Amino acid sequence: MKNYITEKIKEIIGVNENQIKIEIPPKPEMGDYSIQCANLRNENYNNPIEIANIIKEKFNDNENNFNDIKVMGPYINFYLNYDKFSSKIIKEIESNSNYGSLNQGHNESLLIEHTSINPNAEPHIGRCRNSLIGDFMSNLYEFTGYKVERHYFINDIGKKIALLVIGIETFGLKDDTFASILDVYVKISKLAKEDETIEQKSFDYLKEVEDGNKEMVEKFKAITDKCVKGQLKIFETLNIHFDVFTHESDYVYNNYFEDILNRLEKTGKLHEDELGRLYVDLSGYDIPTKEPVLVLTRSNKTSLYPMRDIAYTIYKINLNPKNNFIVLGEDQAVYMQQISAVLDILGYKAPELISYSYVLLDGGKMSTSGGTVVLVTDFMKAVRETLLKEFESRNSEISEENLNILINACIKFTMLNVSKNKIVNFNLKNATSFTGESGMYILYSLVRINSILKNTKYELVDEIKFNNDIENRIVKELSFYPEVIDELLKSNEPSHLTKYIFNLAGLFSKLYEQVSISNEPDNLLKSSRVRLLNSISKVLTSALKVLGIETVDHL
RNA sequence: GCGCUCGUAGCUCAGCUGGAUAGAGUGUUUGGCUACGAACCAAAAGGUCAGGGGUUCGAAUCCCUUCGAGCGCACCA
Repeated sequence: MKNYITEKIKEIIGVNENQIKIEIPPKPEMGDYSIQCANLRNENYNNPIEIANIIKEKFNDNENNFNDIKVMGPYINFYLNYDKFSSKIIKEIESNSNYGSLNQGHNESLLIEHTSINPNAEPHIGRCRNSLIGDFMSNLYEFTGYKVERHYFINDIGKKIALLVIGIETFGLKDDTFASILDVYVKISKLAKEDETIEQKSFDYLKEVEDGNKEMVEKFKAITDKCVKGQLKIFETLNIHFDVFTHESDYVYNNYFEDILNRLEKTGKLHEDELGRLYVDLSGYDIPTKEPVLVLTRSNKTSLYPMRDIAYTIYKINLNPKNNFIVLGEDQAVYMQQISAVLDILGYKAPELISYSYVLLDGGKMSTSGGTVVLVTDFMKAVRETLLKEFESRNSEISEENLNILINACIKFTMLNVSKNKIVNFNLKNATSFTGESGMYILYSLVRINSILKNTKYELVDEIKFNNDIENRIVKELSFYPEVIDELLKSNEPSHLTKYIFNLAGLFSKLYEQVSISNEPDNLLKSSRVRLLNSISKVLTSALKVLGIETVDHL
């Protein structure tokens, strides 16, 4: 419809295409599409009101798409012919099993890395934001025709893992559970603060790993894998999965580092400082650090994280040089600039960074050491309790399977409903609430829709006819879906989708109050409304899937 | 100190490539179930869009500045 309007106005006024900005008016009585004509001024036409009148006069609606075209001050407003439009949109949704996707990906492959939590840490709601955004993006790109590969990087040779190995040697390990491992880590970190020799020992262990001591490497890998297993179990409950796992330790062999260092050496940018550390000179790149350098090794020439990360990132770029994403917290933004600069020196284009802001807890900072974190498992437990209490007060029951779906819906909707670069002010009471703008509201709407569809007897007719304004508003909202999805590919902003979903579900609730469906005597209206509900259900389900939220048939 | 991000209703947030009277949810007050599922809907009240200045026919949106918050700035990852 926008193309239709654009083409005609181009002819009438003689402006170029990007000057024509078609908006959706703020009020229904202002029509369905509008243009502020001050934006159409050119050498021939200067008065917006005059332009609006000329358009109204000369607009040849040969396809009969509009019922009316009105001039309101400097605005020209178009009023859709809904008899035609509704039929077109609903039939499009019914016939297109992938409605919303314009196959933007053309079956190209896409690589995304997200989550990659340190093995010594249990996922908390801050880290969880990374996973939810990453999973949302993965689903989004899959939906729009990309072949998506979800990558997870396992940091198995850092100082923290070294500490963990020492911890287990010192205190032993009660059992293989994630909790026991974390317990050991907490104890050894505490001890390391009092006893300096422990840190030195951790460096020695790392040196052994990088020198290829097989026994030591196995120790590191074994404990790391146990941790990662515990973490993945938690992500499984969130229905988040990965395709490819890569160990950091894979890069200390096969001369990966030597090769990279040699190549950097040749560019003249690699230097050694007075302590024996190797660093890259990044002067010339606009990076807001005190010194324009990135240190790659310790004095004993063992690798620092950037070194290993560069090796890993090059591996990822070789797998997919074109569509390559990484999701990281805002605290990593400058670091990522440094990595990108080094990659640029080596002739690579860095992955596209998707960055997000922190999660604060009731206005305070979350910190692992301070003990003021909300773990994902505890969050899920709290939501579960709230839901169960609610079911109990209604004397109704819920299956374990459906309960898990509801828990995920609440959590994901809450977390994805805030813009990426805005801080999430996390409050357990708000986050576990499921009235209003929540995942529960959406799933409940779907359940009501399904219930009506199941209980309505009607005879399907090809024609579609509505007699209520809310029905037109819904059709229009449904028609936006492909545009909303397309915009997401540019913004990667999950909150845009949650708002769309909530809005559409809200329109259904209003429809529900205003019209009757299963008791509608006019079969044409009834058939049309059933098809409208079907379309809503289809779009809601599709959009929820992109957010990583499953649906339930009944509650 | 420097850099990036943010500041919109009591609370949680949309709106930001400039456009019509700044919108939701929640909370408060009120109304609606013998009713296609009330976990819902309707209505009221609630705003110097952090403060100040500028650009523009037009600014929550762009620019400058002050204040406040978060993050980052060399052997952690």
